[in-house]
This record gives sequence, C-alpha cells and structure tokens, in this order.
Amino acid sequence: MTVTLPEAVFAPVRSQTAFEETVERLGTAIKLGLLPAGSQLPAERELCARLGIARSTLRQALTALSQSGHVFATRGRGGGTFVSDPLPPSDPPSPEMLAQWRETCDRRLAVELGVAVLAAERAGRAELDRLDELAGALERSVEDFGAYRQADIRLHVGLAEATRSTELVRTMTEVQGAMTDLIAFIAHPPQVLASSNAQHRRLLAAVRERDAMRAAQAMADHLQGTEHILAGLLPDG
Amino acid sequence: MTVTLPEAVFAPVRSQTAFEETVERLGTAIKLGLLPAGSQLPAERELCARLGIARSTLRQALTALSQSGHVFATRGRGGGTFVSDPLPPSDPPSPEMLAQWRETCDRRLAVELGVAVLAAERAGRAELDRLDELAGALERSVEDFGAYRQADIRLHVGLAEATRSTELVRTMTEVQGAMTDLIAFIAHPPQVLASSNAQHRRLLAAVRERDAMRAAQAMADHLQGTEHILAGLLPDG
DNA sequence: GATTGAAGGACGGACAAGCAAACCTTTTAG
DNA sequence: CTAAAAGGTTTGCTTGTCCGTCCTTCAATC
Repeated sequence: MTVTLPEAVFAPVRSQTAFEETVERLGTAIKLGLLPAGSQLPAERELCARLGIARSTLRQALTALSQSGHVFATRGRGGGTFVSDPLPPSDPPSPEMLAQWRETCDRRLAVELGVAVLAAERAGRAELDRLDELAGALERSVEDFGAYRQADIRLHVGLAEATRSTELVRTMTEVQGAMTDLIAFIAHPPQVLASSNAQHRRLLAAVRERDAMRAAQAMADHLQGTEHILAGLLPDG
Repeated sequence: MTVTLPEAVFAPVRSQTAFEETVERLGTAIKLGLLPAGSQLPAERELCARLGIARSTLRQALTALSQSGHVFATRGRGGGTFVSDPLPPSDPPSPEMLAQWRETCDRRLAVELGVAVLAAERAGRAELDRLDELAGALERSVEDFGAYRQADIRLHVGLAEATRSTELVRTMTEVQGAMTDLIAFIAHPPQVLASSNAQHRRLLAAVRERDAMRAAQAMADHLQGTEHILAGLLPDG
C-alpha cells in the first residue's frame, strides 16, 4: 500500500504579524457590525492589554483602521476611539478573494455544521429566546440587504456563542467576514431572503428540540443557497 | 434589543513565529505518521523554498526537531534529513492541553463533520477504494493501538483529502495532532476499537452512496465515543 | 584513487516587528 | 481651575527573519 503524502504538510507557512492580525480582527468585527457604528472601543491602554500586544502595535492597527475610515479618535478626557458612523463603503472583493471562494465556502460549511450540532446540544433557554428574537429582526428586514446581512451575521455568531466555544466564535466571525466580502456585490432579491428566513426558522426549531442532525441538515440546506449562487457567478475555485 | 458583544473580538492575538509554526507543522506530521519513520525530508534548500521561509529559520526548526529526537541529519552527498526510526516516546499531555480538551473536541467535531459532508459530495471512485483499503488496514490492527491510531489518522486525513480542500486537510492534521496528544495515554481495549471500525465502515458506506447526512451522523457517532471517554476522565473544559 | 556535486553546518550583516517606558497634548468632569 | 483620562509622540532595545557566503562532509562517478 503506497502512502500518499499530503502536500499540505509542506505548504507555505503563513505567519501573520500581530499588526496584521489586529487590523483583521477589529476590521472584521466592525464590518460585521459586531462593533456597532458609533460605539466606543476600549481605551488603548486597556485594549492592548486585552489583546496581549504592545500599545505601539495596537496604535499601528488603529491608525490603519482610521485611515481606511472605519474608526476615528477624539482626544482629551472623555475622548476615545469610536467606530465610524456611517461606515466607509466596502471595496469590491479582490481577485484572490474570488479565486478562493470555494475554499471559503468549505470552511464555512465546516464551522456552521459544527456550530449547528453543538448549539443543538448546548443552547440554553435564554440563548434560544435571543436567537428567536434575532430571527424576528431578520424577517423584518427583507427589504434592506444591508440590515438583513447584519442581522444574519448576528444570528450566526449568536448560534456560535451558544456553543460556548470561543474558538468556534472566532472562526465563525472570521468566516462570516470572508463571506461578506464575497456576497456584498451580489443581488439578493427579497424572495431569496424570505426563503432564507424559512430555513433559519427550521434551523432554530431543530436546535430547540435538540435534534442535532435536523439542525445540521437545515444548516446545510441554508448554506447551499449561497453556494449555488456563487457557483453560477464565479469560475471554479 | 441589546447587542451582546462577543468577547472573542478582544481575545488575545496569538502571533506564532515562522519558526514555531514550522516546528509545529513538521512535528505534527511526524507524530501522526504522515512523514513515515525513516523517510527522507526534502533537502533544506528546497524545503525552505516550499515553506516560504529562510533557510536559517528552517534550520532552527530542524535543530529543534533533531534535539527532541524526531529527526536526524546525515551530511555529505546522498545525505539528508530523515525522520527518526523509531520515534522518540511521546511526552504526556501538558496541563494546558488537558484544560482545553473540550475546545479541541469541538474543533474536531466541526472539521470532521464538514469533511464527512464534503467527502460524500466529492469523493471520487479511486479515493473511495483507497479509503476502503485504509479501513481494512485499520481492522487488521485492533490489537496494536499505536498502529491502529496511525491508520486511523490516515483514514481521517484521507477523507479530508477527498474533499479537495487544502485548508480542511491542514486543519484536519492540526486537530488530529491535538487529539493524539490527548488520547495517547488512554487505554483503548480492542472491543472499543472494533466498534470504532464498525462506525468507520458505516461512514464510508454513506460517503460512497453520497448520503451526506448519514455520513455526518456516522461521523458524529464516531466522535462521540472519544468525547465520552475524555469526559469521564477529565474535568470540564 | 582523484574529482565533483549534493547535501548539511556555520557565520555575519541588514532589516523589520514588536515591546517597554517614558513624556506630551488635549479636553472635560468635577 | 485643576486633576484625570484619554489619545499622540518619541526613543531605545530585543528578537525574529532574511540573505548571502563560505565551510565540511562524503558518496557517486570518472
């Protein structure tokens, strides 16, 4: 029996710098609305402690984010760093981004399936109620894709939080960021969003009944929608 | 509606150095048997090019791995760097490792479910046959846990390869490395391994029939075994 | 047996990232 | 008015990484 060596072992090592990772994390959180427009970030001295980086490194990141218009700072007592309102227009997805769309969808599938199953096992009553609320908000915004997308993200991230796995929450936000870049420029007629909502409800119902596999199935159906749309628009990844 | 801010946004930034990441990658590949004992690594000058790092950095990593006894080098023409045979005894899992066991299992669940579903969609005939072979090898080694574990890893990584997603393969090897550290010191009687084998067969059958959800279910059942064992032995994560 | 080429091994200079600890400037709450 | 709390600035140091060069070893080949 021959042993096929996965070439992934010798694939390039991607060592992100602390600066890059910070820009990525905060930038994504802002674009996803996890840090709402107008809200205040923790003070620099506190934030760098929380992130485990030096203040100068954090400031580099904040400078980058302020130059791209995602954030602004005011000085003096009572000042601070705030998320811009309104946010700057998002720029079109890069060619590299588009070339990797399938990998991105695959990662998303993995995270979301895992989250669906674990949430079904672990979600508490309060969390379920909150998720239902979010689904309600979602249904009320089928006419405004920006608002819809934001509520959608909250729902998915909320589901991840219900698993009580910080790692999954982190991955989920990362993946949602990548997906947002991909789908920002795709038309989403209200009918599509409505069917998406129906899938959300089925998903939440399955989670509430602690039926992990039905939740997984609902999630898979849900994700397939986006994937088919992308497959129609983009070349194979 | 209040917005719960995921504290994951401000969680510490972990910026691994290229050196650390290389040790981790090669070390894991060796421990998992992806780089078989006795096999030769690519020449340093080639390997550093493939990994996208400087030769001095690679040498740091190789020095570390040779000091830990995972690798040795011979000089001169026809020489090279080779995986040790036999491998050094693995050291017991660190307390931090054990404290994170649940997060590790959660990550594994996500990856493996995703892999199961995608493999069911995409696995080709040849790949399926190879996976069946691996399952056969697995069944022949229920008496020797070391051999069993190695074959098990090959099967799971092989499944990941069948998805044709390099990202999933990378994550799978990473997660399998973490799992190996966790379960190395847990007794696995042949009966347990036998029932594990039955689950493998069910999984592969579902994949062959392109029944994604049955594959997911089979995988979930399979993973639950380890998780229950760990839950019995370790405090809550 | 001499030569050659391919491999690991070692060193030094240049550069960039990151850290730490100050100190400066602005603004407002009290 | 003043103290406190925030962002803004500067400086020096440490460490990781890269690149290039040269050395050493030793089997294959002529």
